Amino acid sequence: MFSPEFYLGRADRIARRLLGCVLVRVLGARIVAGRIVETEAYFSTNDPACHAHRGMTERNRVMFEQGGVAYVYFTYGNHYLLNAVTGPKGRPAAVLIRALEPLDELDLMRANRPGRRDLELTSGPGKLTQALAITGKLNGADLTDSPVMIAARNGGEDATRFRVGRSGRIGIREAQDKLARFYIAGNPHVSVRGPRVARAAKHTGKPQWAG
DNA sequence: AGAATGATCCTCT
DNA sequence: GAGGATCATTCTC
Repeated sequence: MFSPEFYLGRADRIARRLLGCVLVRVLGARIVAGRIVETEAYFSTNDPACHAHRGMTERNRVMFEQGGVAYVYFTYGNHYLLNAVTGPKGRPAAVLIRALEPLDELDLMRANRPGRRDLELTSGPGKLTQALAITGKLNGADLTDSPVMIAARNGGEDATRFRVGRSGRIGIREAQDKLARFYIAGNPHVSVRGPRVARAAKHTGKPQWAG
């Protein structure tokens, strides 16, 4: 696991560094794992897309904790979304984990998402929480020592090089100029959706897809 | 107290 | 490509 200091830096830097790392979910005797292939950074109170941009509420309370804990919240009446809180205590920022590449205990993921093809198990922020049984009970959990953790990439087969793609955030209207979404270019498990991103790319005239 | 909204997913066409 | 599901949180009256 990472030391807590890993989470104290800027959210966008950490979002990028989390690519290729391994999300670990401990379910009894089973260790469910997936490689992080897509993330999104949410900055502090000056980021209008950040839940905490208007100050602390009951819902976003854990975002104000010191980096290294999980911020899990419920949305759209159906889905839990998992974030890694970043930065020092009192400065609310986080990284949304948007997609995984399944690594371990695939059968458990399939059981949690019956009828889905393997490519659909964890290719989205709401899908991966369902596959890994992540709910609001894990809100505030310690990402360095708890049933949800994030591990560094191995020195072994996970150390393969990859290109990092970057774009505006998905499902967000505000602050598209921040280009706060990062993903492993070409990885089939990245959640793909186009319109908003395509519009943003056209608008700025700059290339926003790195593969 | 009531209404609007949303860091999404799924099922159609 | 479009719309419904579904409900906690937040904002407004």
